[in-house]
Amino acid sequence: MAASFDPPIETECPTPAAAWAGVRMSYDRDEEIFGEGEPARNVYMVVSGAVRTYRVLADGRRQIVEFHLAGDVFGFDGDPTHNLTAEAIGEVTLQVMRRTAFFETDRPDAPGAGHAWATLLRKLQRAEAHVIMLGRQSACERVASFLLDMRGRMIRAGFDGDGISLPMTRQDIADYLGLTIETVSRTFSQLQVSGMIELPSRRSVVVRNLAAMDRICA
Amino acid sequence: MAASFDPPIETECPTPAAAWAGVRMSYDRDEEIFGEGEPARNVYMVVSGAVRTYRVLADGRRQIVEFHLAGDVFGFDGDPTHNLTAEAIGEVTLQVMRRTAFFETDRPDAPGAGHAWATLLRKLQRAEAHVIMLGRQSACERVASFLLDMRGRMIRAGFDGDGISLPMTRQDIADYLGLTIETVSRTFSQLQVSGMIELPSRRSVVVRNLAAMDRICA
DNA sequence: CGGCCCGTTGAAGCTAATCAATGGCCGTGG
DNA sequence: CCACGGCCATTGATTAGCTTCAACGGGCCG
Repeated sequence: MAASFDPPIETECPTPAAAWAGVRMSYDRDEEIFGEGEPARNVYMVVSGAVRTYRVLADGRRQIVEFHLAGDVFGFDGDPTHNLTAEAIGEVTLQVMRRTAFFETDRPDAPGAGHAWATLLRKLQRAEAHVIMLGRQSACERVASFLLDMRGRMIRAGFDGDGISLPMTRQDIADYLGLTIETVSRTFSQLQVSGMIELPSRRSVVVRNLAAMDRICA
Repeated sequence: MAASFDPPIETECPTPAAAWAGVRMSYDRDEEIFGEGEPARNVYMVVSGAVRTYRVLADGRRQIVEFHLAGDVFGFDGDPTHNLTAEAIGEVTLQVMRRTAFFETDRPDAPGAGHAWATLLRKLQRAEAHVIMLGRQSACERVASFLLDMRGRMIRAGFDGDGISLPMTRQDIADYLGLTIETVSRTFSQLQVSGMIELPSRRSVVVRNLAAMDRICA
């Protein structure tokens, strides 16, 4: 039964935070973590909760560049100042450290050497996948890809099953996928009607037909 | 006079290639440099010419992720295998080196320390800018942004003036901007009619009204 | 219980895609 | 040197998909 699914939005980071120096900080819903134009000295690791990084164009259009979930590292945009704004989605706890210190973790003699490189390369690959999605995929393909991506990230974080909990609003999803909130909503409905997903609540999705969803993603 | 503009497509790399180990290699027009799924052991620096990296979806849709011009480094997509295909646009000369060796250039004691980090961070920022463009900008805004980006890269490479030489076809531009070739062509025409650019030949563009172009980019 | 925010649904409009035909440049070969 | 063929680009007409505008619903919190 889908209803038995309990949203694990607040989860501890799977990466050992002990390996991180720096300070732990908490943010409230919609609180700004850093803003466009501010000096970019720190990097941040999500301990619990979720973060969005985005840019707003002059006329108000917003593009969310990435959602950062428990274990993710962010704050690399821009040098010497941030190109993006980062905001808490709901309550968030972060581990904050100097960028220089983060780069240091990559010295050959440092514990976890190569970790920083791998992190950056993964971010680059995610950004490239985002480009491909926004450049060439339809609304339906984008939504399906998004859901399967969220599912994969949840599973990698230790939650298995097809229940996906979405910390963000429909508007956030729309601004991530380059669509309007109405199109996202309609697409969710279509996927539900066609039996591929269930929508037990606003913030949760259950994948009913993974193979079909996979096929959509093209 | 616009006609006096000579296309400097073939240019020597501004970064001292001597700092690079590795082999020099040449490729013909449309020749594959690496393909999706191949082991990703090397990184490449463009000495002369231009390269496109792209992915093709199952049904043939192509998204170009990046154009690499003289001085640019590429080949970071995917680990352990490439997620993208890289192809020569026209005749290309590349300097090829092991990824591991490239990362080594970043050891504190190595000459040019910090160079590799800076390279990756710049690539990430470009990818994020691409995301914003594809997610939220109109066809006209995309084309204008593209032209000004190409202009900026040419200027940084040592060519000043408003004459831009485009090594790639309209189809390549379309696949980079997430548009069709017809839309790109129409938008070029509109910009020309409105007096913002001139199109002296297929592969060159002259910016006539930089301020107006800037304003379009939003 | 009431208000507010978020999400859903419907109808009309617009942008870019698709389908189709023509134009022009360039390389090749007579 | 000119003629031909092929490829790339442009332009026009129509269509499709997403956005915009508008109204309603439903859950949650005070």
